[in-house]
Amino acid sequence: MERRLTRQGEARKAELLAHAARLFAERGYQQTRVIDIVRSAGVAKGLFYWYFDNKDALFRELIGEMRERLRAEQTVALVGVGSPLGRLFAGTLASVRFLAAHRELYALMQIEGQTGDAFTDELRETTTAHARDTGTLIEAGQADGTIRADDDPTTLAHAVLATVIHLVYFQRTGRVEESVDGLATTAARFVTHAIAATGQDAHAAEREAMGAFVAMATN
Amino acid sequence: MERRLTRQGEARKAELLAHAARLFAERGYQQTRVIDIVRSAGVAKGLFYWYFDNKDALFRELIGEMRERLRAEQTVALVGVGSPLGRLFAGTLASVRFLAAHRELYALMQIEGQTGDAFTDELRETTTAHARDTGTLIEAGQADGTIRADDDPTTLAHAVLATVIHLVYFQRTGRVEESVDGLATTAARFVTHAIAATGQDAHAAEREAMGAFVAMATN
DNA sequence: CCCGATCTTGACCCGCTGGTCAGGCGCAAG
DNA sequence: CTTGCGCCTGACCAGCGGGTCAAGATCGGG
Repeated sequence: MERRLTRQGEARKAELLAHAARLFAERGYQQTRVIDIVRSAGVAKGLFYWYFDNKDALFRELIGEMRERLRAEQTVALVGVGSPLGRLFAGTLASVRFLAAHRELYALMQIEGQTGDAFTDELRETTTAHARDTGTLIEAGQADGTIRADDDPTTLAHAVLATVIHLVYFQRTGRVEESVDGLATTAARFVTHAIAATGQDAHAAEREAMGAFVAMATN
Repeated sequence: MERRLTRQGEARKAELLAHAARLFAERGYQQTRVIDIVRSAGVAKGLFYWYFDNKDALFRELIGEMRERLRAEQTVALVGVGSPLGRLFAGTLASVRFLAAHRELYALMQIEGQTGDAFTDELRETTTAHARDTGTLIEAGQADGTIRADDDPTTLAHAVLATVIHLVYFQRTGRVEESVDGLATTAARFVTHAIAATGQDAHAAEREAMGAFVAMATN
């Protein structure tokens, strides 16, 4: 592709991406027609193909955008938190908040696995990386005795991810009424207690993470 | 519809349902063409419409079948387990085993929410009922002090469901390698520790549920 | 053996949707 | 003023896929 775009062009392209993200979130990728996107943006159909090779290409751009944003957010959330369990608590808090705040983008991830399409792997990469990070965190916690060592760290890591992802999904689809902050706290407590060696360890992690969060907010 | 079917007819219909379930599980509902189903069964396209009004009707039949099987399995799993936390452990064990054993049917549930279609509500009903049951179980546990009372029972119930559902999804898509039994145990421990008031309560629940399971198996 | 009900076939129809294209408009540089 | 490039339009095309149908094949009971 590689097309030279003026400022107006960039704006129009971003506009199309935004409308597409919203529609995909509302009714899914397959159910959203190109004509829906352009009508929503108030332009003619042909213009879509001025900015994107095809429907798939636009989808890939959205995935990339999402991945970047998520990564950026994650790294910020962990400053000032040292212990594995504390980092897990803080990371979960941040993940829930992020996913809830960017439902349009998040809904795209949910599609993964449904389609046997080419970009399934591309979509899963975000989740895979997240699982890997959480796994090493859990191993560290098992080493220093703050995390139960009677279960496989990789499986536990996926259990943590599963809780976060699907719980936000429940909230997005209106099954859980709670506020985002409440949901984030409950989720963080849930996963921390789930893998902590003792209740005391879990509570200590919560105090540490909350302290760092307040410190950062007031900073 | 209501068509009189001979034994041969019943068999052919079941055959089509089975092929459809497998294909839906592999590539999703939207991605599966009627022609794929009939080709997979080795019959002509027109025959599909002898047994089903249309593609949607077949889908609804599959949902109903799944719901019945799941309900039956669930009720069996809880005999001989008294305490709320123990019932939660046993129920989680049974759910993971069931979902893993019936991946074809389970994959259909995953579609819920993606489609803005008519049967979204129909699909969600299974999950909703499950969440309600788990919620009352958690309330009972909070009342007798074996479950943490610092979080909303409804939200906790959804967190439990989220873990189970998405963890099996991870296994189905090859992200978790563990055996079904190992996965079930890990999942049950995970959710029990997540909501138990103390580690001791969680361990007691595991012993109770495992004891009942062994008793039933040797029975 | 005959007849009707059940079952089976594959060519056909038609609407939908991703993608194309020939052309038009406007603006900025020369 | 004109030339060219970026931007924009909407009619059109082609293939796909759900659903139909008229014509058999098969089979069991009378």
